[in-house]
Amino acid sequence: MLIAQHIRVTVDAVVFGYTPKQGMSVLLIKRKIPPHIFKWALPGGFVHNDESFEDGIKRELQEEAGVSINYLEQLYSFGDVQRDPRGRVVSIAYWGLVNPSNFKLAANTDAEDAMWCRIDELPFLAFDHDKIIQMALVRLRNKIRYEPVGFELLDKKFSIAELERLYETLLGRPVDRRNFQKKIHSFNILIPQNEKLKHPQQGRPAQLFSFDEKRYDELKKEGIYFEL
Amino acid sequence: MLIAQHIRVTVDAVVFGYTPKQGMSVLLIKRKIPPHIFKWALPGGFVHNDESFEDGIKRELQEEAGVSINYLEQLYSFGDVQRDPRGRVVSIAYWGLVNPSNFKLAANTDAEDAMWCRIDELPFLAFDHDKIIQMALVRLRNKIRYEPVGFELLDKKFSIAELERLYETLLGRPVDRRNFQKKIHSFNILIPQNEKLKHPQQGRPAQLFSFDEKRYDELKKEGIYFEL
DNA sequence: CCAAAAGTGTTACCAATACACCCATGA
DNA sequence: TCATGGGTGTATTGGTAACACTTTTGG
Repeated sequence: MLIAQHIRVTVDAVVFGYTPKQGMSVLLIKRKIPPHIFKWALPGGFVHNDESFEDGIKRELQEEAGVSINYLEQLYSFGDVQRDPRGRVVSIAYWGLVNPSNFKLAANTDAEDAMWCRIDELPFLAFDHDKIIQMALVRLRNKIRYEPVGFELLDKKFSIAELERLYETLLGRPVDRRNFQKKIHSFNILIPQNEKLKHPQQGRPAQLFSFDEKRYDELKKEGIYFEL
Repeated sequence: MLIAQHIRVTVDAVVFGYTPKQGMSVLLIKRKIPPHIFKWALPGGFVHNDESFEDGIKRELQEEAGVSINYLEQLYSFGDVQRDPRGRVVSIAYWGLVNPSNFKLAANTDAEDAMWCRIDELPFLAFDHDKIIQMALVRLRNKIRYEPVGFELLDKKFSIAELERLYETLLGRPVDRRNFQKKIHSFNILIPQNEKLKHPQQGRPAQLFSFDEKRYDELKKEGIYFEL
């Protein structure tokens, strides 16, 4: 390898958020600098020389949207020769989950704006970021079949119906209420809270639960079989 | 991002091969240049400025071992700040499968030597290549549960027992012969050849099959459920 | 005819599915 | 007391898992 290599490395993050009203959303930022100035894009940027990928992502999420995240997973690396007009730029993409209600979005130094955007209403995006989001969605939808999902997305206390609606959103189809409850309970992952859902719009107030975090992490490792 | 970025990008490949006598092996090359000179390592190297990751891998496999491969899949990107003594070097790792009997290994320009090494007899490896191989093994072992495996690893014509032994090797445990046959046949993936295994060491000669490639690719897409 | 590996069918069990009625609350 | 959503049990079914004998060949 005698010829100098001119390749730059960015990290980009697909951060999914879920709220009962909004459904599944992705965190987007509006670019403030060329290329693709003023277009919506994934949060991310060039990784520093002495910084790990994950640290780079966390820094960018903080700088560009005021979001902090502790669960991040590598998604894929995108290296098409022409994917960036500035020259050869490789993107190491990560994905993660957060509960949007834990943050007040704040576009800071590097971004013009930041928003949660429903995954079925994505705008035209910069670079190949649309492709990256689609891949992350596939990954997430596969993931819920063998790992528990919900802890990162829901409030501390939630009803089984809320968890079920999250799964229905992700699976894109209805699930049987009774079978869902049986399944979830069979994992011993929920701790009942001595508390009921306040002010239901109508009907009987739901029992609230929290995740047994120890058990949740166990199940992440040992895997679940979730098929309804 | 005002400070110049000094990060270089390599591609590395974990190429698995399988033979009935040797079992699962990984393709390794002996390094000819520092760092880690004369240590065993994964085939790979710096990606060229105008070359895709896959093309880079294929070029390096050809240069370093005389192996060509058509099935390659991205594994993970390794970016620890200290993983390479030359400075910050990111490795985009791929993995793939080949039938070793299709190639005569030939260390060419960039490597001192090349070999197939049983996965349970790995030598001390350069960089973090041991970690990369372990991750590839996990991926491969997970993969066989939801995609068919074998076409890339076995000879054109093979017996069901050979395919079964491949699965037993990958799963690391014995599999019931009858249930395995039922399962495999239920996928309609095998085409019987009007030919029996010649010169069996002992016992009744086995019926030979080939893969129905069209069906094989279909199953790769639609997925299988393989759990025995 | 003996040894070795290939080929084949049935039963038991568990887990996923489908399905309907009662309960608690607010208005 | 009515409307709304929450909570629960059972019967059926389909697929996985366990299991043993017969067949074909070479020596």
